[in-house]
Formats: sequence, C-alpha cells, structure tokens
Amino acid sequence: MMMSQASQVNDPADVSIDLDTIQAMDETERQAFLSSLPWQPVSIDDFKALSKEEQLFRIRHSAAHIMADAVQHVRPGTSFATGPATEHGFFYDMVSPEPLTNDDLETIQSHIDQITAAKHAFEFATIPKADARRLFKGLGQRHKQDILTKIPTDDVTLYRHGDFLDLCAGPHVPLTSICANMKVLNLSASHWRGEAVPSLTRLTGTAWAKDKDLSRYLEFLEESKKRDHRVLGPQLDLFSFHPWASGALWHPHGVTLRHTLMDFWRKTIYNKDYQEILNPQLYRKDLFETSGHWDHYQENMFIFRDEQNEPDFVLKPMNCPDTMLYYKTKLRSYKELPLRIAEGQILHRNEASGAIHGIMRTRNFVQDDAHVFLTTEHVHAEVQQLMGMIDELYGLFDLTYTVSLSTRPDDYMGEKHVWDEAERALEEALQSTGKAFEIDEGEGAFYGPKVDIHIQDSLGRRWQCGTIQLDFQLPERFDLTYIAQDGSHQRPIVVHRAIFGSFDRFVGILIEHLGGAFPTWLAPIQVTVLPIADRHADYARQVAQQLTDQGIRVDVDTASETVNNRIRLSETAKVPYALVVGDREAEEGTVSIRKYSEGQKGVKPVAEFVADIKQLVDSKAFDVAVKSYKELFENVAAGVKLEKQDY
RNA sequence: GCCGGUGUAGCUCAAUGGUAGAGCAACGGUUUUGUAAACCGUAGGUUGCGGGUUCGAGUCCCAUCACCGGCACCA
Repeated sequence: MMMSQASQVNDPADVSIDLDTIQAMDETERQAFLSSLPWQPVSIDDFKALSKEEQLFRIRHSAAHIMADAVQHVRPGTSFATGPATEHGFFYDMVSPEPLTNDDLETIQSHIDQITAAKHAFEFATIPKADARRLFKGLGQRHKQDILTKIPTDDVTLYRHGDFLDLCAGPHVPLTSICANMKVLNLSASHWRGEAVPSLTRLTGTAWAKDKDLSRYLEFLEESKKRDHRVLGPQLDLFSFHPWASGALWHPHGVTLRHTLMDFWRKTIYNKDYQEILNPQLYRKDLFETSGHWDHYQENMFIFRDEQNEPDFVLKPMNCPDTMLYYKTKLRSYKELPLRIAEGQILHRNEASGAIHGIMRTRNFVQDDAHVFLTTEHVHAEVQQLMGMIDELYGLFDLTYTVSLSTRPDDYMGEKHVWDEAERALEEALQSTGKAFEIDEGEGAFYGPKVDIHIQDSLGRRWQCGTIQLDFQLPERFDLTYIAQDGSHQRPIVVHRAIFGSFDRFVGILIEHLGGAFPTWLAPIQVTVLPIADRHADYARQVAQQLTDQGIRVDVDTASETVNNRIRLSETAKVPYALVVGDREAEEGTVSIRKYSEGQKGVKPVAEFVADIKQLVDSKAFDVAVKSYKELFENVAAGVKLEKQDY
C-alpha cells in the first residue's frame, strides 16, 4: 500500500558472448548434425503415470510448441522467444517478418488441427551449448540465441515433433494428438526481457485434457464477457464512462451500492476499535519528500506547479503520510497502542494509460484504508484480528482467497533483527489462524514484510485486494514516538492494512463474481412492486411505503406496460424481489412474491414479507446462486509451478 | 508509456468509394393487463475529433483522442 518496490533489475548475462562471432550452421551441416543425435521419444508410460495436474501442464506446454509449429508454416522465418504453460492455457512470444493479424488465427488453427491429427511423436536430445548456439544461429532464431546466454549449464535439451525443433527444457507429451483439445485464442503484445522496444507478438491459446473441458472453458470465456463490469455496470445503471473522465461517473444505483458497502465497512471497523479521520487531498510536496514518495513514487503522483513552474502541491496518492501527521498532533502514550486510524478518502494516482481498466484500475479511487500504530508485541494479535475480519468479510460474498507472506528483500531498510522479529510475528500469527499460506521469499516491500490476500472469484481469477504490511520506515521518517511505561521515548511500528483493497475495485469484482445479481442487502433496488392494473397503484404505493419505512429500497412500476413486460424488466434489472399486486392482494392485504431468477414464491401478508426481507437484509444473507467455473482452475492452483517453464 | 486492434442513433449491429438503415430503448397515442417482450405512430446522426486524396469518403491515407487485447506497473 505504500510505495512500489524498486523496479526489477534484469539478470545480467551469465556469460558475455559476442553473438556475432558464432559461426552459423548451414543447412547441410544442420541436417547431418540433427540426424547424428541420439533422439529419445517421450515415454507414454511415464506420461500416463503422472498426476492430472502434471499431465495438463505438459499438454499446455506441448500445445505451445504445436502452435509455434503452425506459425512456422504461416510465417516462415519467425523467431520464437518463450512459450510457457499458463494458468488457463499457454502462449508463445515471437517476432515474424510480416506481423500476424487476427485474420491469420483461423489459418493457424487449421494447421494446429492437422498437426494434432498427424500424431507426431515428441522426441528430445541433449547437446552441448556451443552446438546449440551455432544451430539456432543457422536457423535465424535470435531469441533462442539470447536465451542460450542465460542458461548456466553446459548442455541444453532440444525437443522436436514433426518438422518443428525447439530449444526447450521440457517436459512434453509423447504425441501431438494428446493436445487435440487446444484452441488459439488471441493476439497481443509483450516485451522481450521487459524492454520496451522492440516488442514481441504474443499468441495465446488454451488446451485441455478432454474436449468437454475445452468447451466448458470456451463457455467460461463467453460468460466472462457477459459479466464484464464494464458492460454490466452501465447496463445496470451503476456507473458510466466518458472519454473526458478519469474513472467512472457513479450513478445513483452505483452510489447506493458503494455506500451500503462503505457503511458496512465503517460498522465493522468501529466495532474493532478503529477511529476515522478525514484529511485533505491536496498537500505541499514537503509531506511526500518526508515520506519518501517524492523519491519513490513521483511519476505516479499528480503534481501542481506554481507561477515559477516549480512543483508545489500534490494530490495524495496514499493515506499513510498524512496519517503520520495526525499521530504527531499530540504526545502518545503506550496506553493508546494499538492505535487504529482509518481513512476512506479519495486517492489520486497517475497510472500509465495502458494500466487503466474500468473501475478495477483507475486514477482516482477510495481504499478501505487504515493504519495501526503498535509495538512488536502487538503484531501477533493484530494480524490475527485482521485475518479474522478478512475471513468474515470475504465469506459474506462467497469469495475464497489465498494468503501469501512476503519476506525481507535484498534492498531492505532497517535492522535485520527487527525484520526477523516482525516476520516471525507475522508467520506465527498466520499459523495460528490455521489458514494455509505461501511464503514469497524476498518479495516483501523494502520498508517491511507483508501479508497479501488474493481473492479468487467465481470465474477463477485472482485479484490482490487485502493487504497487511508492516512498516518501520514511516515512523522513522516522521520521527514518531510514544512514551513507554518507563518514561522513555519509543518508536512505534505502523501496520498498513486494507481488506476490500479499494471500494471501486471491490465493486467491480462483486459485479463480475455475481454477474450483477447482488444479494438482497446490497442490491440498489431491493423490491419492485407491480400493480396489475392502474386501479391497484394506490395499494402498490401503500405496500412500498411499508417497505420504505423499514429502510428497504423499493421501486413501484406503474408504467403502461403489460405485467409480463414489467416482470421482465425487473428480472433484467436483477432486482431481488418483484411483488405483484392485483384485486386479490389488495383485498387480503397480501403480496404475490417473485424472487429473481427463481420465479413465484407464493402469497404472503405484507407484514410477513416485510419481516422476511428485513431479516435477510439485517443478516446480510448471501441469497443468490453464483454460477461458478472454479473447478476449471482448481487443478492448476493445486501447485504446479507454472512460471518456472521459461523456454 | 509500449505493441496490435476497434470507433456508425442511448444500446446491439447493417450499409461495392455513389441518397447513412434495422431492432431494442426514448417520446406520443391506444390498451388496464395475473408472473420474462401488447398495438400504432413520431423523433433520433457533422459516422470519436481534425486534416488529406477524390467529381464524390462511414468506407482510402495521415494525425489525434478514447476504448479493447496484452506487456510493463499496481489497490
């Protein structure tokens, strides 16, 4: 939540080699060389003995080779970079003499289908790196040459199937036919070794063990498109986008949703002894020079300049620096700790234009932010409390999550023993929750170790939302102290923490996770009352009033439309309840209840329905059915390390 | 920011370089309905914005803005 980590430095080349001096293998030599190698087939028995996860991983990595093979036919002379398996499939990065276009995808797919139908065998051979250099130079594979400079071993492996040859560590499937359930999906861009220019073309595809898995995945892609918050949000009249606006324009229904969520946030944290502050959005840059943001975060800040064109004011990108100012407004006692200070203020970050994504990544947003001032002894209990809150809050939305602990990075600041102590406290606290977590060695922020929470939604996507970060730097920079029991001045630790992450993003996640059908307590309109005919309008308004009196959000639809059509509109607006009222209901003082997507639920006296829905809202019942595709991704999450497969 | 793509009515989409159209929504009228689309009509556009080529540009070219798919970055 504080500043970003220092940008990743590319690994220096293991060996400094002048690629120009390598002599390329010509065609004749290559033929002789390749046919002299002791090629071994991939064992079918070994493959069959593997776990489903390992098999899927191999299928996807092999699918990348098959796709590259297809591209080789469509664009001869293509230089291939890396083609790993991913969580949903695979990709291969490449540069073609003539760039690929979307029109080529169909042709590539038909080549793929031929290659998988041909049942080519995958074979491999080990060769000295020096030979590989000459071989791939002769083939014009300049990215493979570059990769060779980064491989530390003396020998490398080659894999081939049909007439496609690749530098590859493997492992692969025995036959191309095992990859028959693969589909090339789209075309995009990536950067070779993180450098901006020249860029690579990334062809992405998906592959599955069974054809029904593939079709299920394709169905999932369709469903994702429909659930996209950028489509559903405007459709449900929650917010809209405008080319002139940074971020979304929030409409009344969207604001209701946000406020319901924020009210819930306030209630929850106030119960846990948090206090809320409200600070300015605009500060002199001195604040950020002191906090370190001026040096580490400047390019992401909106900066104003004075008449001399000197930077003077800055829109705050985070709540931590000015929370330090609040802490310092008086002398603090150890008796006040842990001191929990929350702030739900708009933050502005000048994100790169390409990073903007609907309401998930915007240049202005609100975090459910808080900073806790405490001592080392408090860390354990505090983290426990936070993990409990996370479990409780995410559980309300049927969101599952994973936890990781990021430890001391190489460029850490502060003293090692303090880090050790903090990490131990974090780890013990996490262990005491019984929740499984991964340790990301060296991935902590430079100012302290952190716990990151990744939400997994019903579409199997992971989002980093919640975070618990220990910070030793800000207290130092702002010279924060408290008076200890013995009268000495001591330095507190700061914990940065968020659970929803940002309300904007969390709303986006909820929309996509729930497909826009919110549980009753969150729905912007909770009930539509539908009079059958005009003469029932008064009764409909009476019913609505009784609901409104109990704080239920109601809409009465008296439009001159058929009942069928008004029911349809209520359904497409995903309103949880529609109450149909006609002569019978008006006479008996009842309502005919219709639940979203479930249809008729019978007739009840108004008072009874009011009590029922009030109970649903008060208990924050999760009364929606979420269509989930999680099963598609559970295998992958089970633990095959995907990123390792680099070439 | 970088690479590639897209941009036509509020929305979803049509329109060989030759008069910009349809459905839904909106508006007006008729209809008063019993659980997912009543009927008739009206209006709606400098084809993202700006240049250029052409007798003629939604269509071709250039530039720009926004969005989309990724990369990089991140809540």
